Amino acid sequence: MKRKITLKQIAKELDVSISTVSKALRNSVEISEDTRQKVQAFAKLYNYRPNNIALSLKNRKTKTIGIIIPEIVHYFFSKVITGIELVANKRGYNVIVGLSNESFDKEVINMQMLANGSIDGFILSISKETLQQQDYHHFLETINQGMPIVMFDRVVNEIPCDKVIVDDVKGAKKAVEKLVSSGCKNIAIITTKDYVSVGKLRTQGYLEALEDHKIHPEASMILKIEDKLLSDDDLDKLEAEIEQLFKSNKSIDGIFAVNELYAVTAIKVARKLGLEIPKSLQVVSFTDGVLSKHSTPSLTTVSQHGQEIGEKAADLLINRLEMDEDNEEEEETFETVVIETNLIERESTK
Amino acid sequence: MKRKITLKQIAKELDVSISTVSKALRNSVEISEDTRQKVQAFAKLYNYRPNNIALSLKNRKTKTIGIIIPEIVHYFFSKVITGIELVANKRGYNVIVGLSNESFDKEVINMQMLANGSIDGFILSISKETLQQQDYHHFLETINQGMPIVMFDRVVNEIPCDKVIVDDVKGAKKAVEKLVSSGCKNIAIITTKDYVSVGKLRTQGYLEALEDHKIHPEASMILKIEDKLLSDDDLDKLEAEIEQLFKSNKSIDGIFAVNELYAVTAIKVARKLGLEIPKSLQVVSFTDGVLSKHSTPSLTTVSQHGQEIGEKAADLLINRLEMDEDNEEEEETFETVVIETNLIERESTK
DNA sequence: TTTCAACACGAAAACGTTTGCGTTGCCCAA
DNA sequence: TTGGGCAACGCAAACGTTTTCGTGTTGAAA
Repeated sequence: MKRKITLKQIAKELDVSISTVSKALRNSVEISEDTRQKVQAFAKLYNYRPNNIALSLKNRKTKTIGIIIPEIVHYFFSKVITGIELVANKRGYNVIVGLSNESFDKEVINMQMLANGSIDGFILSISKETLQQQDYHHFLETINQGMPIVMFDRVVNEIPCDKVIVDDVKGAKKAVEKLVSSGCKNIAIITTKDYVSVGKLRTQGYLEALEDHKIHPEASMILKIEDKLLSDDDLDKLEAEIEQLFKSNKSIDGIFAVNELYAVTAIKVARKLGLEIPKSLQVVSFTDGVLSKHSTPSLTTVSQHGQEIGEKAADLLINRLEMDEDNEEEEETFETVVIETNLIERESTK
Repeated sequence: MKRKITLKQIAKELDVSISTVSKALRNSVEISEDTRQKVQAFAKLYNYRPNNIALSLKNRKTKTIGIIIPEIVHYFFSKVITGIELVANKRGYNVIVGLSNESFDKEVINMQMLANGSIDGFILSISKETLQQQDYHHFLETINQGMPIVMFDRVVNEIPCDKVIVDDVKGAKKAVEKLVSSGCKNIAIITTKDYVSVGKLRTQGYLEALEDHKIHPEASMILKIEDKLLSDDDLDKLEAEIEQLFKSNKSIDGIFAVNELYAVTAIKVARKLGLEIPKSLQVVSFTDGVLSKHSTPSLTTVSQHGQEIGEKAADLLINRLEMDEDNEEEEETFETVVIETNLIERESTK
């Protein structure tokens, strides 16, 4: 077991100075052809690679991006990571992942762990708890210390940073309009409580779409789920709430669900109640994940293009990191990129 | 925008030496009560945190674990990451993720990027391409340089490292036995080509289970899918192959699929052919993911306990890292932990 | 022979820590 | 007054790089 070889060791072996070795490896003109070749041969033989940590310390940048997301076992988030990793790697960056697990404290802790020099910037999506408490001091502090942040999906406007979002309102409108144009007269929505920003926006899109078609929204057709307790165990509770929705609104012929799980669960309940999909009930969901594609019937969904979001976020962050090098303190102007959603029609609608 | 404060700056402000500041912050007895308090107050005021990179360089360890997995958009792998992250964080480690995307080259590149000082050890699952080429030199080199590796799920025996696996053979046997005991007489298997180690093992379990019940396996009942091309686009191809399986074996009344996707696809095809689940066809799959739980009918599956695998892998790695500190070169003995699978019965079986 | 440029290389600082050890200054005992 | 001892602090090395600025040697021109 030989430890990784260093410049110092090469220097000693070849009886030259450390600086000579370093220069030889970087093909400096200061070094004679002779020694350059000797050093390079030796380095290759021993498989020398510069120590990343030492470089990070010297250059005061780590070429590493920190990602903080609420949860990784989630099609959308893992797609985003895929996108981030793709462009990060392409541009010479690594990716270090922290999970907030939807908890405010873990989000703060994780950011502190990474902000102490381990990374150059953050890409993150805010945890539900943080959104609920509306305490954003950790983001502001991080930014104040000169570390850029790019937020995606779950964002808040008051933070000065680049953002990548989908147009949730518009996406929801597309979904509802699809239901309307397919003949639905009584469209219900299954959504989250309003503190989840994307849930709120999708609800808004639902309302706007109805208004556009002169349909009066009924409070009883809007089911807001408290998703704090929504682990797999609480599935029964979810089913019960949805069943209640159907039972108190017998005329429902269309469902817009703000995520896949709500959609498949609604379908399950509807079937139990004797409804046929898409004949007597049509369903559209948000988030084009594995369930939408592979469940039966497959779901018509609004695709968020998670990977694209990740790619864009990474590009924004790296651009900012590498811009800082040249014109420090040029202008602080932040961008909000909106990724277009599109509707993927499958079997759950006519 | 104030940059992160350093010991040097504190020292200058308070007109003491750097070492005094450092010692004061670490509550050294060498420092008087007076200055200690002064320094600590100042540090708290300016929110001082030691620079991680500098610490890493000094201590020659980064407290960071590198994860290399073939793909992150995959229920099992993201569960494993969740587990790793959980215990890593608990034990003061960070987690840096590289995706091989099932490619040999990306696996090698990624490992090289991380092995240059960025991390203390690896947790990884081998890419399919690597398994196919059987070229493991990059693993051996990494280990030779003193960097420990823990492999999980997709492992190869010839690498000297700790491993965490599920007993694929046994799990598969459980699955097939369930089908047998539920009355299936003609059980087919949908699996992968043999170079995917877990596919091979599960096939073996299938064969053993049949043998145990004196059932002669028929070659025509074993469908081996070439999954190299299995992106979402190739779904049609998969369906066609499965349809062929059913058509040439009309008597099939049980299916064991080595993953969820094969299972739900089989169900889809079967339904199209007029089979009822679980009345005329029962299905068991491997990997207890989101599809198994939420598709209709829900799937009876063999659960792999991905999170547990991740937790165990992280514990093994960190144990080894922290053992090295004390008794360097004690003994090189590696462990292979087998995580028990269990069968989760749902609607796709009687 | 002297001078000077070109060439090839080395010394040292810097990035931010921690820590062993040396160095003050002071007090008290002899 | 002197010496010892202790409390409180600073120096410097080390981790592995890169880079700026010397510095010594050579050869050729004057």
